[in-house]
Order: sequence, then C-alpha cells, then structure tokens
Amino acid sequence: MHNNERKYEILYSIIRDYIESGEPVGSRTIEKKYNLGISSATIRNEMSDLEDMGYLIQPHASAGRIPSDKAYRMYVDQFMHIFDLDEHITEQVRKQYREYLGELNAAVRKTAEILTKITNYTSLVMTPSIASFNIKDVRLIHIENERVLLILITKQGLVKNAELKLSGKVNTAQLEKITNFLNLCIKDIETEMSVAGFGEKIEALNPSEQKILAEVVPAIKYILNQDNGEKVYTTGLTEIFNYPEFQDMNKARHLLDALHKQDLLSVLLHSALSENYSVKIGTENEREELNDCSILTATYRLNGNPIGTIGILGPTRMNYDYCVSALNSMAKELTNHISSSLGGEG
Amino acid sequence: MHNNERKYEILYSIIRDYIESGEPVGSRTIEKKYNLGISSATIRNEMSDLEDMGYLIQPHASAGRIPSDKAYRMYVDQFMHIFDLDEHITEQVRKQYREYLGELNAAVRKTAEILTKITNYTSLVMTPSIASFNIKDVRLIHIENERVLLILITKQGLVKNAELKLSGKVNTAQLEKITNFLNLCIKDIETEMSVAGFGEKIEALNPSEQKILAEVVPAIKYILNQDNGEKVYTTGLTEIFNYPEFQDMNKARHLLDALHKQDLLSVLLHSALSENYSVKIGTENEREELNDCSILTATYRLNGNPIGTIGILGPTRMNYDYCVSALNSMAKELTNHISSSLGGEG
DNA sequence: TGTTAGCACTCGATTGGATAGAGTGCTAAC
DNA sequence: GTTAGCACTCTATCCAATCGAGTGCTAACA
Repeated sequence: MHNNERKYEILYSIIRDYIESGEPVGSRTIEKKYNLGISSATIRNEMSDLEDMGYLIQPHASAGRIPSDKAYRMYVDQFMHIFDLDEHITEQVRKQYREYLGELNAAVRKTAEILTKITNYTSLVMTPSIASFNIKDVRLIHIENERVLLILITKQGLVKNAELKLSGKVNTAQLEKITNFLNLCIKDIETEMSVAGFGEKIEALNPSEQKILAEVVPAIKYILNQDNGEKVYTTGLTEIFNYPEFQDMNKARHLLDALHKQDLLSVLLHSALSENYSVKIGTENEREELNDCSILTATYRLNGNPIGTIGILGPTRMNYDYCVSALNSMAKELTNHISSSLGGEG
Repeated sequence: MHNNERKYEILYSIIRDYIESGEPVGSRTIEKKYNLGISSATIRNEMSDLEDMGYLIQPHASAGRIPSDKAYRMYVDQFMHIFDLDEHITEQVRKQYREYLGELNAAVRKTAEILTKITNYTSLVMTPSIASFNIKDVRLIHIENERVLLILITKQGLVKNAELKLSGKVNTAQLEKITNFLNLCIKDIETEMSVAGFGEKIEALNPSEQKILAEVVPAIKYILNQDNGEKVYTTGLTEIFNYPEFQDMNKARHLLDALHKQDLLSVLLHSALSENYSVKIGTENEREELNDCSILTATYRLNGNPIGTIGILGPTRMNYDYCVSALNSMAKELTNHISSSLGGEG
C-alpha cells in the first residue's frame, strides 16, 4: 500500500462526481470521466479498500458507491478550497446593505435572502443580542400606571426597547430622576449591574425612587443577559425539495418540522459563535433530525468580537467549496457593513 | 323531480363521508352507512344527477364520487352548524391569555398555536395595525445626530415605536418642544394629519422647529396608515403533510412556497377584515396556489371594530363545522381578552 | 507484485400481463 | 318510481421476465 495518494485521488473524484450527480458512482464512471491512467478494475480494488476504510458506502450490492460523512469530513479538511466571491456579486451585496444603514437586523435578514439566492440552500441567520454592544443611553418612558417603556441606546447607535411592569404606580417625574441617575452611572450598569454597586451615589434618590430603581436595574440586566433580541430567521425553507435526498416525504417533513423550532435553531447557531466558521456534516450534528444535512456557519463581528452567526443548511452532498466560500464572503461583507454603518468604537 | 330533498340528503351524506374518509364515495357505501331507505341503484341515479348539477366529481369512471367546491359551498351555506367550543377548552385558553396581559401581539400569536393544536391545520394570524387604535401620547427621543425614535402610545395602552431619519441634525431640546406641541395637538393628528391643519397653534414653534415638525408629522401619518406593525404569523405549516391530498410533493411544495410569502398572506387576511367570518373554498381563492385549499377566517375586535384576522388553512375536504366553530370561538375569546386587558375606551 | 481483461453474478428498476375489486350505467322487472 | 342483476370500465396490485449497471473474482500479463 505504498501508493495512498492514488487512493485519495480516486476518493476525491468520487466525491466530486457524487456532489454533482447525486447518483452512486461506479468504477467505470471514474475511469472515463477522470483521467487517472488506471483501469476500472484497479479502481474497483481501490474502492473496495476505501469502503473498508469507511470512506465509501455501497447502497446495495450492484450499485456504485457514495461518500460517507467521514469522506466529506476529509474532503473539507484536506481538499476544500475557499475563494472570494466574484467582485460584481459582492458589489451588489454592498449596494443592498447600504439601504439598511443603521437597521442592523434588516441587513442580517437580507443576508439570509442573498445566501439562499446564490446557493439554492436554506439559510439561517441569527441577529445579534444587545449584550454584544455597549450602552450609551438609558431612557424610561412612562406609559400608564405601573407600565414603563425601557429604551437602551448603544454606543454604536442601535436601539432596543422593552416594556417593564413595576410592582406599583410611578409618575413621570420619578422616572425622569431615575433616568438621569442611570445615565450618570452607565459605567456601573455595565460592570456591576446591581443596586448595591452604585455605592454612595444612590443617596441622590429618595427612598421611593430607590425602590423603583431596585426593580429597573434587574430588568435591564435581564434584557442584556437573556439574549433578548437574539433571534433566528430562516429563508428558503422549501429549497430542500430540490434535492433528491429529500424526495421522501417523511424525511422532508421531519426536517421542516425541525427547522420550525426556534429553540433548536437558536442553540445551533449560538454554539457556532465561538468559531470563525464551522462545518457540521451529517451525523456530526447532534440533533437526529439533522443527521442527513450539513450545516455550515460563519460569524460576523463588531470590533473583532463575533456578535452573530449566518449559516447554510443543505444535504450532506453539497458543494462545500462554493458554500463555505459564499458564507465566508458574506460574513466578511456583513462585518464590514456593520463596522462602517455603526462606526463601532467600544 | 318532485323530491329534491332526497337528492340533497344524499349529497350531504357523501360530503360527510368524504370529509371523514378522504376516499371517493360509492353508492353502496351510502346505502349501508346512512339509512336513507333507498337502494344503491336509486342512489346511483341520484348521484348521476348530482354530478350533472355540478355537485359531484368522478375522478375516473370506476371510482366513487367526491364533492366539488360547489358542493362544499352549498354545505357551508345550508348545512353547516356552528357551535361553541367546550367550556373546559375555552377556560384553558383564557388562562393562557392571562399570561400575556397587555402584550397583544403575543396573545394573537398564541391564538395561532392553539388553533393549530385543536384543529391540526395550518393557522394564520394577523396582528393589528396601530391604525386601529387612538393615540394618547407621542414621544420623540433623540438617538444621535439626525436619528430619532418615535414612540406612539394608544389610549388602550399599546406601544408602538419606529426609528425616523430626519434630513438634518436635531437636539434634545428641540425634540422636547415638538413633543409637547404634538401632544397638545393630538386630536388634530388623528383627524387632520397635516402640518397645515394645526392652524395658528403652530406659532408656538420657531421656524427650525416647524421644519422638523414638517418631517415628523408625515412620518407619524405613514406609520399610522401603512399598516405598519400589521404582520402575519403562521403556525403548523407542516400539518398539510398529514393530508392525503398533499402527498404529491410538488403540490405540497407549491403551497408551502405560497405560505412563505408575507405579502400574499397579508393581502389574504387583510381582505377578510371586512366580514365577521369568511370561508373561501378551493377555487374561490383567487391565488392559483391556494385552489386546493380552503381558508377560513374570523375577525377579532376592539370596541366593536375589527382590528385583526385569524384563520385556518386546510384542504377543501375539511371539517367545516368544527373549524368554523373553533375559529369563531377563538375570535370571541381573543376579542374578550383584548377588551378586558386593554380596557378600551376610544 | 501490481495491473488489467474478462466473466459470472447480484440486485434494483422497469416492463407488461394477469387478476382482483370497487363502482358505475343500463336494462328489465316489479 | 324503484330495484335487482349484470356487463363493463378502470385502477391498483401482484408477479415474472428482462435489463442494465456495477461488482468481485480469477487468470493472465508486465
């Protein structure tokens, strides 16, 4: 077995062919389509070895062979070639982004649309949590009785609001005072985040105001920490019908059901935040419903820190080169857009 | 033909049977399952007449017959029986609503979930436009430079906000003055809605403030009129896979594609706002994609005025009695919840 | 020893004919 | 006007035959 190189060349050819055709690949196909200079009989022997090694699977005795998840994994690790998208595509993307100046979530969602359009796969995007940003300004607006609207404005110019229900009635004057106090203490809100942490400064408020403050601060903390505003959007859910591996109704249904579960998607994309990009192939996905799919993700950033994830979902037989490239390019564009439109400083 | 009553009794039986079984109904089935006191041969003759009249369709020569859209229409108009849902179900619903006190959209979306759960059909809900409510309070919050957050609070306690981009920078003092002015003129905003309509009162503002006002007012108008905030949510999209009429992949895909189009759904539900409830059967739906479905809708109200629509989508062969009943009951519950939780006055 | 041609074999997919079964329409009798 | 009876139609299902793609093995060859 001094010639492993040839084996992998054959495997590589099989993977490429199968990704393109979707049909089990036979030894004669390889012999004819790829000039490896060896006969189909030799290829058969090698294929038999590759099957023993776990790289190929024979759906049934008289069919060709298809790559296993392990084969795709090797392909992605060894052979995959990441490139930049055509300049005229990225230019168009930038143009579309420009329309969403400041509206970050809209730009992120647009990214999903573009991804589906250029790859014909389902795409998933996660909008960033407010926790990724630094608070510049806090406002409390009185709605009525005990209801208060909390507005957080970040240094980057993002706005997030949420309604709070306090335990008792408040009035506008009280809220104004508390608002001013909070804005004076903004640094503390970010770091300490507890009433106790305000120290002596709190003396500026009277007892009843302090009581309200004690309710407001945990609410802010909650909104900042509970991934509030982090949401997953999907586009092109029905694209999977294009692929023969999902012609089976039950399979398609199963997958679609899974993709409608917000929490599942949320966990999926959130866990991908730690890596620059990730490729999960078939059974590498923990959820059983996704074992026939590959999920590619990439993160977009603000000031170098990942704040969200964009992803593509398709059958394991997918064009990894193009998809990973497209995903990376889009993540890069989105990152650029964010830093230019929000002028991040913190 | 002095005995049309019998004909319709047969038709009624066929419809009931087909709704239940989903299989073409033959004359012998009717003879055995429904005691009409006549033989299968007679039933055959009547069925032949009913086919000529356009109420029945024969998929092929040696099959039974299935009801046409026209038959369902007659059924809905003549035979349908609307009833109230079981008290223990509505009690549960009320309990769930109570958790969303004040959060109207959350309650509406919950309604979709409940509808899908109790009917096993896809459900669609439209959240109300802010235009359905009376404005009590307007706030303008300065974000940075030319960016302003507009907050509208309704008499009913709903809060709606949107970001505005003005043509030039503004400062907090200016916005405060304009906010005060707007709140003084709230009646005018509702009725006139143009800067000219403010008459002499506008003298209270200096020219630069008037200029800002001239930008803000159309924005408010836009938000009030453009159905801003009116959004359609779907639940149970994959339920259609349960029904044999959508076993055909292409059909299912076609429908799912359609149901992912926000604008289509929006038009659909919006047009249903004018009626208390509506039933659109098969080809009665204008969109070709929906010609195999029936869409049932009902409106929920605030102070007697319809402000939103909830709906169910299923195959034309659907249990109209139960579904229309469920829909009406839920619309009633939602209406009650809204009037009790928002304490509508205007 | 590695490579290759040749061949028997396997197995899924397709085809076609036979059959069963459900249901109709027509006719003749009641 | 109603019904029993029967011939007819059409689909679905089953089964056998066939096709074809692809393999694995063997023997020959460099």
